[in-house]
Amino acid sequence: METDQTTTPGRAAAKRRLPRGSLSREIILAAATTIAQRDGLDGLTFQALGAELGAHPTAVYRHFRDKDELTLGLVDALNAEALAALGEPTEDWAADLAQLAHSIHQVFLRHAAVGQMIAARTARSEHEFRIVERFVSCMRRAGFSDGDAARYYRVFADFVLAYSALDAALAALDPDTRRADLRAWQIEYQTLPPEVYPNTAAIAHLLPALDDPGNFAAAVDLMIDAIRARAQANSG
Amino acid sequence: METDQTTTPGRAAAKRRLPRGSLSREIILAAATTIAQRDGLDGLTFQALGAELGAHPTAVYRHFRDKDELTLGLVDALNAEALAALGEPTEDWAADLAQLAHSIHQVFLRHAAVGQMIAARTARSEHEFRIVERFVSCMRRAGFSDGDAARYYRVFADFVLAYSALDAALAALDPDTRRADLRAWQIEYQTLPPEVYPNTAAIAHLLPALDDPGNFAAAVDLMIDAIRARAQANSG
DNA sequence: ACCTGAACACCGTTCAAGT
DNA sequence: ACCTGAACACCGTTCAAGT
Repeated sequence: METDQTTTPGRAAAKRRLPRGSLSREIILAAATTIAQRDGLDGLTFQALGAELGAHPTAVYRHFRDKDELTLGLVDALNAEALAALGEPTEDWAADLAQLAHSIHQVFLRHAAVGQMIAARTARSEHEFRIVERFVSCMRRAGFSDGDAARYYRVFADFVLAYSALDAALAALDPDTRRADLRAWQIEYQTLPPEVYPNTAAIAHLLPALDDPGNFAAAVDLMIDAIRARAQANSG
Repeated sequence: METDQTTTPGRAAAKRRLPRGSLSREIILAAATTIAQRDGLDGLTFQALGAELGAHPTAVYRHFRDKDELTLGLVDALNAEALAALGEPTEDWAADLAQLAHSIHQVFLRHAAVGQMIAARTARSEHEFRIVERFVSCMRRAGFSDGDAARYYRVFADFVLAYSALDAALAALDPDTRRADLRAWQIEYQTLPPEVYPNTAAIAHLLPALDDPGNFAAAVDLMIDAIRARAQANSG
């Protein structure tokens, strides 16, 4: 993490010139990840990046064409981490599917600020292809025709991505706002007038929290159950 | 749409003073929707809003505390439109669930720029409550316990929201970039080396397009099938 | 009370200048 | 070739001034 800034550790941000090759895409992406994690997506500016790197803000432009390209790099890094977190495939395609889903979901929550914006930016990176290959492998092992495997891969993968991005967006709120938000939300549901909202009022005290990790788990179970049922119907 | 600017129709943007009560939350939200639809979310600035309204950019601050509050207003308006688009409930809870899902999805696609950011901003508006009531009603009619109804409501509703936001994000790209993006994406998948990606390569020619409306429809069918199976297991 | 004018801090981006 | 300095257009927001 630390570069060799052994000079005057006290007055850290003293004006100095960076050695020639001290910046690279990898180093910049690592700094960007740190900032996004710490200050959220809004905190990720060229100024902050410069400060974090001990470089001039515009030095980044030598390595990324613009902010959008930097963003794509962050998304790709997230894909890489998700891929690295995957376990080995087993002989149980359904269990593998669940494991894929939960690995991706966890990485999204770990890098919530980046995760929340992946919806818009499908990355087309090497790492994404490898993850797709794993999904498709599960669907073919389930016994689907190629056409069905293609369709169910897309549906399941996009479902995992979309739901993970949603959870990431909530997790990316700073702790105080998030706590206040969840609290206000819960109170409003508890006090809904039963005459107007009979069904909601009846079950309001049983509503799982928005950030209950059981929600995603339940959604994955439902999806896999339905896919398994289709696979059995096909082979039967 | 047009206000009564009957003076000098040729030199439209001439400097003039707005009458006292010409601005309101409704009028501003309508203008904001128009701009977001036409120029995307990036185009929605206070300057653009001022131009669209024929008012000073900062006049909006009299009606909305800041841009975030304006955003929440847009999300609420989207909820209102989704609610208005809902058909009447029938005696078939599963069909009602599907109808809810597709109504919401369609409104998200129609207002793609707003829809793509709903993930982060759960609105807690009157209109949202009414939509929730419809979802919960379906789950209770399915015969679930209150606890199960609460869980499945949350999972299904969040799934619909998340997937709709994902589709909206794609739809919100300007047509040229979107076309180029989809094309590049398809080509890359068609030319994946089969030695490295055997499963993906085998089904690549059958992959449904990212913006194929059949994807969401298939996802909804899977979800409802699984929920119906659970309901039957409970009652049997 | 509602809208305008002027000003401020900040941000992404460009481009010429340093080494 | 890589980093710095200065500058530009634009954006959200504040606040005093008009009517």
